[in-house]
Amino acid sequence: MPAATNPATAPAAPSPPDPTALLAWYDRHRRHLPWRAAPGTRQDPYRVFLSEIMLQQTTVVTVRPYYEAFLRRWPDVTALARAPLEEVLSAWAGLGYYARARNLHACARAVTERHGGHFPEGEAELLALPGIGPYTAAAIAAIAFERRAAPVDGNWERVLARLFAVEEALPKARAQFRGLALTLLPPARYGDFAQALMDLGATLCTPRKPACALCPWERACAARAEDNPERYPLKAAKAARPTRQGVAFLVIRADGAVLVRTRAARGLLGGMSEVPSTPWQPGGIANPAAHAPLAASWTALNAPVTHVFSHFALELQLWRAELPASAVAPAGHRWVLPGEFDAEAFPSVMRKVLAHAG
DNA sequence: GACGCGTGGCT
DNA sequence: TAGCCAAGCGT
Repeated sequence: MPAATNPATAPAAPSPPDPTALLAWYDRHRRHLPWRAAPGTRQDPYRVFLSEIMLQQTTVVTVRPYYEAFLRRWPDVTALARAPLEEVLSAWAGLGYYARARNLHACARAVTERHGGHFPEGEAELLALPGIGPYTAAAIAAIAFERRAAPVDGNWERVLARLFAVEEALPKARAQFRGLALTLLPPARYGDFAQALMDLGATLCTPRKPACALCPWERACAARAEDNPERYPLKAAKAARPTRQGVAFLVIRADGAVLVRTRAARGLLGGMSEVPSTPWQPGGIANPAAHAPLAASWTALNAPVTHVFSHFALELQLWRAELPASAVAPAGHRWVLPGEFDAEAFPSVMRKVLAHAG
């Protein structure tokens, strides 16, 4: 593009990004997080593992109390491996993406049984463990073991897309990002570099209104040269989110106990506790009473519970019935007293339903 | 490669 | 407000 070479009109040609400059920025602005080791030291691989699983698609603020609670209750991988799955799901309740909790538990057992309670150090061995994908394998290898690895997460993708003005849209662009990331790695300090890039994305190179003037890579950034960093990363259009409807049956015993069951082990909210309900489907169910857990005199509450999942919105009507203290739970169901709710694995949508139990 | 899989905060 | 966004993985 000869026309763009005119120094009077062309943006300054970006210089290559310097990994050392980013590490120097990290040394000055490093955030203190509960799962982060003191400077110059390595973190316990179990803590890296636990935090990385929790942080998948989840914000630091949300994760923090869960991380602290898990670490207090299960201080090492063998302790977590010994725990019943139901306890892990109960502790995870509210954090979302419950397959993570099932896989976290399966992974702890695999590390205990197959690796003698020690996490393997290589990406390939980590990748073979349940719940550990390409990102998490690289993150543990780099952060816990100082292996040369590029944990390309959403932060890295945004930074890379801007640095190199990547014109391909996510998710197809992922293949490119991997290659670009490897070219950026410093000769050492792989753990710090991984976290530095995440911090850069989280604090300066943010999705909206990035603070380019403070960025150590400002002069290397193609999107900055275009004066349009927010354009990147390009993203494919997302599908619309449909609505599903259903009826939840709030069955209250005279002593306040609520009728509860456990969901199927896999799939949506797999293994979690719930109030019985009709199936959830677009348009709702023609004859909800046919799906009731027992015969009762129902009162329809006038305030539906609404909840938004990752791929659909839910609108639940509530049918309530009160039963005598002698009432027997139908097969596959159990009574749970309000004082026992915290020990149950109720996802957020069920917390909303149970708020109408009182 | 596309889709299924939660939740809460922010604009 | 409705949509966007946050340290992805399994199938």
